[in-house]
Amino acid sequence: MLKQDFRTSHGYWVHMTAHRFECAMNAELADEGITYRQCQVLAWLSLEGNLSQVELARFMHVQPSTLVPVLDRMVRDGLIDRKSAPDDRRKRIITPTRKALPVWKRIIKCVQRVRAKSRAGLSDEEVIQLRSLLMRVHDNLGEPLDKARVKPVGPEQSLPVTRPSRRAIQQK
Amino acid sequence: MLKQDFRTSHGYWVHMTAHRFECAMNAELADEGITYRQCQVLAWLSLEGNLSQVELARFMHVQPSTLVPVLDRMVRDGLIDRKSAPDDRRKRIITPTRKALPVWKRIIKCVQRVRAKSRAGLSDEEVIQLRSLLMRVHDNLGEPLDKARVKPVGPEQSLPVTRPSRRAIQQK
DNA sequence: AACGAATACTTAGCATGCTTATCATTAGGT
DNA sequence: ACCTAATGATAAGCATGCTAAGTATTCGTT
Repeated sequence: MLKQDFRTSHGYWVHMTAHRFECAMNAELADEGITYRQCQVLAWLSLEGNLSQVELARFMHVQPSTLVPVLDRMVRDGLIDRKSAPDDRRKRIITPTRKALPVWKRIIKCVQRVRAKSRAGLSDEEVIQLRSLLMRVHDNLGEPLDKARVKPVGPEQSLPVTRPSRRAIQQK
Repeated sequence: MLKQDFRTSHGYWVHMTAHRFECAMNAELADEGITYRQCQVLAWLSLEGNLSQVELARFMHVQPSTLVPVLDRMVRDGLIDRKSAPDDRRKRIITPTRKALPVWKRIIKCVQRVRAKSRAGLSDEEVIQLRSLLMRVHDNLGEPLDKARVKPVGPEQSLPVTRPSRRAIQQK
C-alpha cells in the first residue's frame, strides 16, 4: 500500500480539531441534557428569531430532512414549539419555549468555557489569523450542496441569506 | 433570547471548514463508491500496516463499536478482510484486499485534488501557520475520550465513562 | 492451576447526517 | 381561474457516531 502521511496536511488538523470541539461541547452540554446539534438550533433561533424548518436548515447547512428528528426530540423535551404559519400553511415555525431560555443561558456559559479553553496561549492576533485562514479555506471549498438547493432564479426575491457578509464579521 | 454571535468565533469556522472538507471529499469519493470514513480506514492501514479493530479505532479516534458496521460494509464490498490473529484469538486483524489497492491509488488523487483546491491562494507559510494554530487549539481541548480509553497503568482504571448516560439525561 | 479482572469484539438503542420519494400547499404562466 | 411547477415538511433507507451491555478470550495474582 502506498504510504500517504495525511497527518502533515491542514485538512487532517481541521478535522481533528473540529472533532475535539464537538466532544468538548458535548461533554459540557451533557449536564444540560442537550446535544451539540440541539444547542445549535437554539443558537440560530436566538440570533435570527423564529424560523421555518427550511430556513433553519439553510443556516445550519444541513438538509431539511436531517432536522426533522432533531426537532422532534426537542419538541418532545419541551425546548421548542412547531407552529403552523398563518400566511403559508406548509410552513412550521420553530419557536423556543419558555423552558428553553434558562437552558440557553447555561449553554452560553458552556460555549464560553470551551472557547476560552481552546484559545489558551493564543494571542488575540493569532485567533483572528486562525479564523481568517479558516474562512479562506472554507470559501475555497465552495458550496458542496447548496448549489443544487439554491434556485438562481429571477431578481433574487427572498434570497434567504445563506451567510452574513465576510466584512461584517472581520471587523469585529 | 440572548443573542450570541458565534459566527465570529474560531470554533464556528473550524466546524464549518471541517464540514466542507468532508463534503468535498465525499463528493470526490462518490465515484469510487466509498465514503470518507471508509477511505480513512484504508489510509490508516496504508500508514500503519494491518491493525486490529481496537488499534484502528484508536488511530481514528472513534469508539471500537463505531467501527463494526463500517468494517462490515467494507468486508461486504470486498475492500478488506478480517482475519483472526493466531496469537490472540480475540483479535480480528484488518487487512486490505488486493481489490483495495487500485481504489486507494484513486483515493490519493481525490485527496490531492481537495487539498490543492482548499489551499488556493494560501502561501506555504500560511498553510503551515494554519496547521500550527490548529494543533495548538487541538491540544488545548485535551483528550475528550482517550482518557477513559487509554490505560494510565495506574490503580484507577475501572472508571467506566466520563459522560452521563442517555437515560440520566432524559429524566433530568 | 484457578479465578477475578481486563481486553477484543459484537449487539442494541439512540442521535445525527445524507439522498430520494411522497404529500400538501402555494405560486406562476397562459 | 386552471394546470403545472416549485416549495415545505415528512418518511424511508443507508452510513456514521456514541453509550451500555453481553460474550469470548487472555492476563495477573494468588
